[in-house]
Amino acid sequence: MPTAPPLGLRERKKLRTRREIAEAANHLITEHGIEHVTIEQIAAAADVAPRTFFRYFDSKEDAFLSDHRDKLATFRAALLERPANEGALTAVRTALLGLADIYEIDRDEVLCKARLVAESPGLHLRSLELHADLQQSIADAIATRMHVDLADDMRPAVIAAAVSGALQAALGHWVANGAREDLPTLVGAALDLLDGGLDEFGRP
Amino acid sequence: MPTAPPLGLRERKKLRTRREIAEAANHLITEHGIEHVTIEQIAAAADVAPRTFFRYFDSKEDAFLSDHRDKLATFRAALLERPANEGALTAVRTALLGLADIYEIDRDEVLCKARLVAESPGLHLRSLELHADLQQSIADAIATRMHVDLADDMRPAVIAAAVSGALQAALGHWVANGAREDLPTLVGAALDLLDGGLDEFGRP
DNA sequence: AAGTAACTTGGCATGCGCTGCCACTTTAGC
DNA sequence: GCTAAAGTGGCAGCGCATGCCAAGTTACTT
Repeated sequence: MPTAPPLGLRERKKLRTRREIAEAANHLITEHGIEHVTIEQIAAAADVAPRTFFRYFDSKEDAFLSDHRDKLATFRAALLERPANEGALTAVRTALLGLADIYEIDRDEVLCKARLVAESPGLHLRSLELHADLQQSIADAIATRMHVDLADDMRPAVIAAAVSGALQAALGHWVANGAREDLPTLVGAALDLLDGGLDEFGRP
Repeated sequence: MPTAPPLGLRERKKLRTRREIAEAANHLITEHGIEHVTIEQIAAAADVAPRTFFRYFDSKEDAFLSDHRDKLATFRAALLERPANEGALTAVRTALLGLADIYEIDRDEVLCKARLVAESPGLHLRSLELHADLQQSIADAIATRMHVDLADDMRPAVIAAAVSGALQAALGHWVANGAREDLPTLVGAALDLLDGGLDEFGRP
């Protein structure tokens, strides 16, 4: 694994500024709703110029969802670090359960953000984009482990869509029910549903 | 089924205007790329005021993808009209193959638009939204046919995610290979992959 | 057939999102 | 310390998107 690089003052300042902007966005948007918060306000709360905001984030949606993006980056790293001899589905399943753990840890924050995402079309769109990125990561990993090319063989893409969709569905169900159930258990159940095949459903 | 209502002059004019705006958007965006086309230009080409554009579409992306939205509306209608005694998966599969037929009919146009969507972040986002709508329609249909509630039982959502993901993957593969293969066949193969279960994949 | 109500359209004004550009300050490496 | 590189802030500008109101058009009623 890559050893931690010694961050200079510059890098630490940048990370700090980024975090302050993201936190300002979180607070303001959580309290007032995203359409009632301007980038100017977020920048003022983070004590930077509006122009600086755009050096760190493309939009206020990006800033608000940066936590989520970080979680998915962690997932991606975990997936890449699974043992090479592990089967594709096993690796993905393990990494997805790890992601579910992360969501469970930040339970309240995830729940709160999910409600705001559901109410805002713009946030919903960005959220879909993050999910598509996740799906792409999974497809890449599966193709690598199956020793096939994504361009030639569509099976990895199909499996990735199904698996990431299962996560999405489990997450949606978890959020809709106020996060009362155990998320990793839900995700595991959703994945089991796929593993067993869908043939049993839908016959009259 | 609902009988066709007799459209008055007003309604016909509105449909015509909508079509003209969409066609103007198609031509201009196809030729120059979406980021080099302004709404003002689209409105001028359609011979309406810029203000009027926004009475028909929320954005130029919406106008450009209105064909696609119509196709998905057709799919939704076809899915709802499947026989009530048909199994959930069978109904969805049949409707999806019908959608694949529609794509195949407009092969060149679909292919051209898909390339533009892949190149434009904004278009990609809107396209993801359309896919999410499709997935929701499928989840509703499956829940109805399984006689369960989406809020209580997450299985319909999981299955819908997998199935619509299969379509998406097949479509992506079809486009990536220049639409040389038969799309309904591809979609069928992707669905078969899910029906059989994923257990066979991923073991080392 | 005339009049009225409802609807569509166009133009105006406005606010916000986002980007390019340049000058100023701060950090890094020699 | 000196120079090069990088981060920051302010400015100007374009395009998107919406509210509002006046003018023109269609639909319905008597």
